[in-house]
Amino acid sequence: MKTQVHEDIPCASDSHDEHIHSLRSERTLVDGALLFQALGSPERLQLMERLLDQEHCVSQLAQELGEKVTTISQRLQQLHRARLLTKERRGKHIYYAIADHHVRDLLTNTFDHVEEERLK
Amino acid sequence: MKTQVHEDIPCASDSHDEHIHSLRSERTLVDGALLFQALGSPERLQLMERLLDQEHCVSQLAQELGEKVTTISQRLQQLHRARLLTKERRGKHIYYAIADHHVRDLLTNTFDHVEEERLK
DNA sequence: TTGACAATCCATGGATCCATGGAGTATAAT
DNA sequence: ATTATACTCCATGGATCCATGGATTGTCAA
Repeated sequence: MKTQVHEDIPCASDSHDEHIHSLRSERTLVDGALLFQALGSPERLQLMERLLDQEHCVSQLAQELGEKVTTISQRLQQLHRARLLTKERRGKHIYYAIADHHVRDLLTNTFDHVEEERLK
Repeated sequence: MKTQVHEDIPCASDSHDEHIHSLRSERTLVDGALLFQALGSPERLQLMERLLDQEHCVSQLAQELGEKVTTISQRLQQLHRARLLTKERRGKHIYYAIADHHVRDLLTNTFDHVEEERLK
């Protein structure tokens, strides 16, 4: 017979020890959430994926993906607002591209991660 | 007088050259989006932040953040579904913790990134 | 200036998300 | 068994998101 003692551990380790990680500002949480939220749809993620390869203009992406130009434009703008993409006009076209290598790493690491995770 | 020649560049570099980055599967995009979407709210990000320090149980987080237990539980479950958190029962309490170092890095890198980005 | 093309802006309706209340499940002590 | 505590499950209504159509802006060529 096992009378295992679980005796109501106070879940909070009452010890008031210091935090290792400093808490981030409200602003950081909001901006971070904006960034993640922009990436939080398969459709926008697909755009990011295409742009990993090279810059594209709006109409080109719309054509390749079989979507309306206005739809693609809105998606790209949301990604741009989150500072994930750069935007440059050349002639009649506007070219979007991955903002920097941080963003690039974020994407490739995450893609690799979820593909590995699947095999468990 | 500048008669700059912009001559209607076909935005698509018509060259059918090979893609450097291989395109990810539909599944990868969906799973990736699920992950990002789970992180895409300041409230859930705040939970992740607390857990960076150490594991916590539901009631503890609810108390610290001044929220209803059921609310915190739902948020934690969403993060857990996205495989961002582990979940372990010990006695009456259920402890949530950051899933692994990939997730930890993803968070700290992103937080650092948005804080830097702000200074531009 | 006019016309053609690329992209954005704006409003809208349908879908999705999200916090919450209340009921239900799990665990442990008496 | 009963009680208490911790958490989850489920339904709901209000908020938010999102694709789309139509009007507008910007660029270039004739």
